[in-house]
Amino acid sequence: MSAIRLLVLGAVRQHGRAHGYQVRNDLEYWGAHEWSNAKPGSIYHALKQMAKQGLLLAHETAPSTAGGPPRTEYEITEAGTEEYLKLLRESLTAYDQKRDVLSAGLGCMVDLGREEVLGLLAERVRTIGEWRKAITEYYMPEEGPGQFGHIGEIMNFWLDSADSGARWTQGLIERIRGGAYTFAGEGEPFIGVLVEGQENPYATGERHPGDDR
Amino acid sequence: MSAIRLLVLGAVRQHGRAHGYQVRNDLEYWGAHEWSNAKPGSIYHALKQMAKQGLLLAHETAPSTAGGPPRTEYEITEAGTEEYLKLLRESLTAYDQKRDVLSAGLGCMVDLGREEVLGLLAERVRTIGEWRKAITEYYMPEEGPGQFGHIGEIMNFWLDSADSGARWTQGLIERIRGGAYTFAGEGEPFIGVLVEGQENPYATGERHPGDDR
DNA sequence: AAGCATCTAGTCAAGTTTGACTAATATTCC
DNA sequence: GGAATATTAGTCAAACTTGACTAGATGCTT
Repeated sequence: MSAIRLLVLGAVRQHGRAHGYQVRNDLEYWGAHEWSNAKPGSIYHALKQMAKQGLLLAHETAPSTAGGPPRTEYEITEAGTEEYLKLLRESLTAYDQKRDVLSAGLGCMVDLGREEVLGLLAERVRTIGEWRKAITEYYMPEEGPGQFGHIGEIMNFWLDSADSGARWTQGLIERIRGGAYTFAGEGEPFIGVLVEGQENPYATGERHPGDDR
Repeated sequence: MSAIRLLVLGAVRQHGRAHGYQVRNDLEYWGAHEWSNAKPGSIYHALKQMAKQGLLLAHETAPSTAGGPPRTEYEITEAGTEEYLKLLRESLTAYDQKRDVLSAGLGCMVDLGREEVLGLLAERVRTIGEWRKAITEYYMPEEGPGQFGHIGEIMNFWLDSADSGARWTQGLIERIRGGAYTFAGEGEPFIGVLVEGQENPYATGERHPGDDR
């Protein structure tokens, strides 16, 4: 799974109706250009593709007041909402170690209920544990790990990553169980997108170390 | 940078001359189908593309003795070797957190000298530290991290990943400094590819948890 | 007031990745 | 000995990603 669809669906959904540039700005606000492949081309492509697939509804609109080409506004459909929730649940549970997907899931998790998120994260920890067990058994035959030479460091690295990932998830579970954040059905939600006219505190022109992907 | 070019160049280089299927098998031997996008399509594509760019030399050969279509053998060129070493050095130093790239670098690191690898890994740790500092300063303005709500967990997650990555790298540095593994110029190298006729202990048809990417 | 940059909104070609498919020989199993 | 399966070697279309580019309106500056 790639993170872009989840991100785009999440952004459109929070707005109710949004055009590409708005989505692009939201993702920048979330820092997604730093930890995912949320570049303009990918975003517009995802919007068009998902519109073609019936997950979004496209409305052509008049050229905006502020220059630039005419824009297309998108609304999420029922099928899109279903897909969104499916991707979101997957992103929080998946044992496979794609950081951009988990990050996207974290950004959207409050669209689910607190208890459900706790369940999904617990499932994540469990699945990572299983993966770990399978890998160590499979790649640690009787000869011992030494037979791999330096190649063994690759496995070593992945196991270490899995362990840190599980530890971190456990920490998040405790923060959420302790009452952090506002989830679906718990009243006034946190505003995670830029409302009309609000300027993006992170959209600067300055480069800083860490901007390279 | 994607890991596939580094992996393919590394495999061809170790063989001296190799056809696509051989490369494919090496990468499976390294487990690359589990932690990178080393699928047949990507491998053959990379071979063709790099041949087009002069990094590899393609030789058409007669159909193999063992069925299947005629195969193309590849040799690495001087430009290819340069590119390989450049990619390899980058993969070990890059602060950006792409695990498949680092994994590929680990698999190939012994093509460099021990001291150089130690230097590159130290540089990696340093760069991660800088990235961390820049990010915390940039995304932690006077209002404190609370203003981000749950979105802050994304940053939290990336910082945690960076820290674990740095710690692990430090561990690897110590193992290497302690004499582990055989690097370039240290005598008989570890054989990291499958020699003709050797069967691949990891090429099974069985699925096991962890095989999904 | 001319010139330069920036913001708005998006397109496009080239390159990459994916997953399914082809097609021949070899081996295994009943 | 015939059918099913595996192995060898690779192709291909569709989808996705990337980075550069377009083009009008506005703002900033010297």
